[in-house]
Amino acid sequence: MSTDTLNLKKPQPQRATLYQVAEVAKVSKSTVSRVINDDASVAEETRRRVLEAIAVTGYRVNQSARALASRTTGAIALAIYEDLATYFSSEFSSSMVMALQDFFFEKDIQVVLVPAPDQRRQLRIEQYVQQRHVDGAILLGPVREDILLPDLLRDKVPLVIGGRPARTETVSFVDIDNSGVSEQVVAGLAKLGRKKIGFITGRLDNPAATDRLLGYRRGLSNAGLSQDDGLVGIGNWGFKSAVSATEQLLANHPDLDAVYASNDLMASAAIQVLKDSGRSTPRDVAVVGFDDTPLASSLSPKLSSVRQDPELYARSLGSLLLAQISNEQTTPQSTILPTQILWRDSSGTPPEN
Amino acid sequence: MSTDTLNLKKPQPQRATLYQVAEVAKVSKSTVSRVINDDASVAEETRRRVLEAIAVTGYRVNQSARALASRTTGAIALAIYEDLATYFSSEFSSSMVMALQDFFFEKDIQVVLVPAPDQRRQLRIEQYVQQRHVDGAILLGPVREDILLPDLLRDKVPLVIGGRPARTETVSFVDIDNSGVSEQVVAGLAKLGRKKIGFITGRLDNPAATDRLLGYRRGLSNAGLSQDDGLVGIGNWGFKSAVSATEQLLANHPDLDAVYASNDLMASAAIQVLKDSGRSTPRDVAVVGFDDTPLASSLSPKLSSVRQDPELYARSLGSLLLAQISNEQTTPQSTILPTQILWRDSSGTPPEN
DNA sequence: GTGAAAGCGCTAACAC
DNA sequence: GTGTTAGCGCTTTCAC
Repeated sequence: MSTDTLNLKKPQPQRATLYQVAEVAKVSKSTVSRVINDDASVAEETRRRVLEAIAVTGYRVNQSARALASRTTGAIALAIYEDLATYFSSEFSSSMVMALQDFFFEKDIQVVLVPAPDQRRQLRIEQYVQQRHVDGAILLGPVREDILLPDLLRDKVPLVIGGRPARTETVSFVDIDNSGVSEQVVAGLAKLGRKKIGFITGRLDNPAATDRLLGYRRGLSNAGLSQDDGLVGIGNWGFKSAVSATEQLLANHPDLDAVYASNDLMASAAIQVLKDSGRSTPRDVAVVGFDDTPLASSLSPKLSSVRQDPELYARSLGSLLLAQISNEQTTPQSTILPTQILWRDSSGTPPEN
Repeated sequence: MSTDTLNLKKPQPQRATLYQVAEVAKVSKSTVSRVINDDASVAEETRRRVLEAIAVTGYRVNQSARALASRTTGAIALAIYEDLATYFSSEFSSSMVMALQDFFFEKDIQVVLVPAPDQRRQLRIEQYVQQRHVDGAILLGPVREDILLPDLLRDKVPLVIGGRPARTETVSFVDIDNSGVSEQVVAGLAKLGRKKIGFITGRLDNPAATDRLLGYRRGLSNAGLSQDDGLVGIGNWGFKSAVSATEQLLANHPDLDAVYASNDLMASAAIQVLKDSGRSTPRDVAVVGFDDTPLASSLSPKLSSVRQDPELYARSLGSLLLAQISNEQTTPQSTILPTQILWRDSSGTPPEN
């Protein structure tokens, strides 16, 4: 086992330390420390002198020393278990990350992104977090729970997962009710008189994808509608995958009258294929997507979609992490966020509740 | 001035320290330190005992302590001066970041991304770097030099910029010869017999964009071709901007016979507009792009483009940073990388030579 | 309101 | 090969 990370020489140029500031200001180190930490109990005049000394010496806090003494780094990691280009191509994800930064920015906590596109790097992140470069971590994307989590959890590193983990009892997470809302989508379509409702999945290695599928199935059985595997097309979140999936659906069931796709992009592919096959949306086939990306409202017809709120998601993740970092919040907490179905033109007249 | 970042309680649970490992293994702290740092001079038997003790105690290096003692963090920052979704939507950029991670991965250095989409956060990054959370930083995207750089440079923080900075003498950077290659593109088009060569710029707040424009102009004058502002359309790297730019170009010069666009996406927009106006590419108007993204080879006709190598770019940035971190490499160094013009169908027969 | 003293957990000479 | 001894630059009681 090598934890060596230092084939570098001593890099740092000389910099003023707290002690030197103290000398210049003719106070003790403690006082300087109080000033830089905004401790109330410093006389105004003293504070002024210290501030001046800081300016003169060009002093900057040394984070390593502070972290060692205070046991806090003032930074948290956002581990992204996916290729970054892919991850940020999702509207929802990038808004969410943005909101996450805002959340921590206010609290004076630096957010660092650590990409973990493959297994090698996932292990590296594990080290990074365990070695306390950061006070905690938020795990996003298709988290490889088998590799990373056990070790991290054993070490009681503050951790929150975005999305439902496989074993929900061991770790804090934030998720939306994917299956519940999918059930409602199907119920809505049924209420609109649709009988043959197809479904296009996301990548099935992803709990969100399987949960949506589950909800779709429950929705069908609630509505007493026909349920067969020919109505389920396997997609992978991408446009092309949905093109094939829709073609397959149509081949299996030419009388299809609705398609619910696991994201907007795939829904747009479905509309495309339906149109190419001479079917009109929503007249012949209703279509519903997921995520309510800008794409949804720019399509024609406008796409009905399920909206999840990235800001809310971010705040939930952030609060859960902070709770773990500050309190001795030991038991895993989870939050299931509400979603909203936006019925637009692509599904015809909205089902009045 | 507040550098307070700690409104958190002591978060860390108790963890084994070096000292405790030493006790269990019945050796000194130094020996344990040698083992975890892969120092050669440890007897095999001793090493075994220590490793065992590490396993038993569940010991992990405390990065803060190590950093304080060794003056090295084993991490570097990638500061991205742009919205991440935008930044990663560029094929070149995301490959480059990927390559950068690989580069440092091999050297056991953790790369962290710190997004700096706006000025508030740019200042925060400055702190982050100055406080020595990391050993150095690579600045990517449209770096706001006025804000960040002076302070950072004063502190002698190891720093490299990706792209040409405004004042090249003060800081290390890596860039390609944007103007030179643009000159060659125009020379090539001229050799192919094109006389009225239009240009579509990128965002002009970006040195790469202005350099390409410069090269275009030089190319025209080298070839003795007509040069007027009506031949230059202002784009912003985006598809839509290039649509308008091309329309404008066509309005100014209906006899346009070539368009050189500052990236592939804008080149594709140009081809589109030309086609809509009844002009064929390359017969009526030759088109050349920049970056050689996958888009270039997937267009029809295949797009001629300027290729820059993301891996090479990454390695150059990495080496320059490492040199600054390890050596006392004080004088700013810069590297200008070669590029390659790929003549494809969109410009007609390649200019031999 | 301010200072003294004792670490935080590690690395790095330097002995032996 | 291994141990001893000093720190690294801060925060944090605890006195005063």
